Amino acid sequence: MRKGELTRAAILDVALELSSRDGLEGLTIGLLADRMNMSKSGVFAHFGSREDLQLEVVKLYHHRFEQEVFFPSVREPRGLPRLQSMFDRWLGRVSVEIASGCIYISGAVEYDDRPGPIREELVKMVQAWQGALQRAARQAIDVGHLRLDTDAEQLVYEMYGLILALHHDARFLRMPGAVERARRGFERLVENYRNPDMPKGAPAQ
Amino acid sequence: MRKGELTRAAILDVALELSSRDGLEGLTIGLLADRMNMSKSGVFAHFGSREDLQLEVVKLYHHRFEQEVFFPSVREPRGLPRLQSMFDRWLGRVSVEIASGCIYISGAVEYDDRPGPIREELVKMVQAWQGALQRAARQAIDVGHLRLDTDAEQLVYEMYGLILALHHDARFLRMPGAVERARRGFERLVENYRNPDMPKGAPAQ
DNA sequence: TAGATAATAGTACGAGCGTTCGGATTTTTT
DNA sequence: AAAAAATCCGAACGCTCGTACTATTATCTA
Repeated sequence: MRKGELTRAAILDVALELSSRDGLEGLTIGLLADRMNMSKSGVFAHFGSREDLQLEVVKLYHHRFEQEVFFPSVREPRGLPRLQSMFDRWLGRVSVEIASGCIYISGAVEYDDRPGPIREELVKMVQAWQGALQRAARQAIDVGHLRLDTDAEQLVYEMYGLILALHHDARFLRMPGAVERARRGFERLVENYRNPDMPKGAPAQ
Repeated sequence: MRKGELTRAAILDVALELSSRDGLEGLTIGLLADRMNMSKSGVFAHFGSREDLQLEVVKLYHHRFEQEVFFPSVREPRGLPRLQSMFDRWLGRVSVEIASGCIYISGAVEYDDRPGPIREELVKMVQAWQGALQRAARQAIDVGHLRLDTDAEQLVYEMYGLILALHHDARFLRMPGAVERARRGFERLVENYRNPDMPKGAPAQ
């Protein structure tokens, strides 16, 4: 009961790679078996069904996203620094995913009208991430980095738009300089909502 | 040579509807034939291949987009009014497409890594739309509605992000109030780039 | 090391896909 | 109304998909 879990993890790793490129619906057991130098049934045996496999891929992606983006950011001090760290790391990850594809974004399009457990899982995870962003934004308001009348949900909405536009322009249109556009958009966003009379303490970073 | 073109148009109409919901790759001739109460081969005979059918769907969508969004806007006076009209009509269309799906957006994800004529056609059309937006933005700068140091491409980038976020939050997450978020985001955008000392003439509505 | 158990391969099935082809049927033309 | 042409259907092909079942091999346990 040891080697099985090992190959299972290896399969999931390749499955995540394939799903990133071709989408979760484009993930096929046959292709996965080829990449693994295994038989279809050999791959299949590790998961009860294709849907289970896809679910595991989604969960694996979420786990890595947390590890790379969320957890390091919550170690930053509350307020603007943390919010900026979240955006920076998020942007850093997506700019890498320009080459490989982002499952949150492609999944949102693939499953926007396809009910089932995969959609539910994806929605849950995206909502969790948006919730984390909103919490960070509200803290930035509470500690006085952002203006008191700042609409946290609106702020997160526009942050999400900047990332989606990055994915669109860079990955689909293959436009250079999209990363810089997203960064400048966020700067302007922060400048807009920034508290003009910052209270005690250092001026956010 | 008349009835053929009629049913062909009817098929394309349903094909566009199906592609909006399930994506261009989700469009299947069998399902299309069912909806048409026709045989598969009967439907197929109107197009040389499935790819041709998909291409025609893309072109039809583009045509309607031009008709509903672009052409009415260019009748507005140059500058901010025209740019605002473009965004308003665009937003109006997408808020309708929350129920049906938008081929530009889903196509961008489906074909971001799938080469071929369909991708090329999609890219061409999205670039045309972004180009039109940029021209309108530059005119708004030239006539003095927007600040001289405004980056037109950056402005269009952020406009696109607002629409993408709308599609994401409303269609995927089924969030209410996303339309209003997009509208407010655009208002903030305009307020940001607006020329503080507007020249001669009315203050751009 | 022997036995039990887990892991993989092989084969086959049924369904759905795009596509082909020949014939029936309808529409248009003469 | 007859001839020509366009339109559509039905059946079949080859392919790929997910999945089930059986057998073989590798791995772990006692």
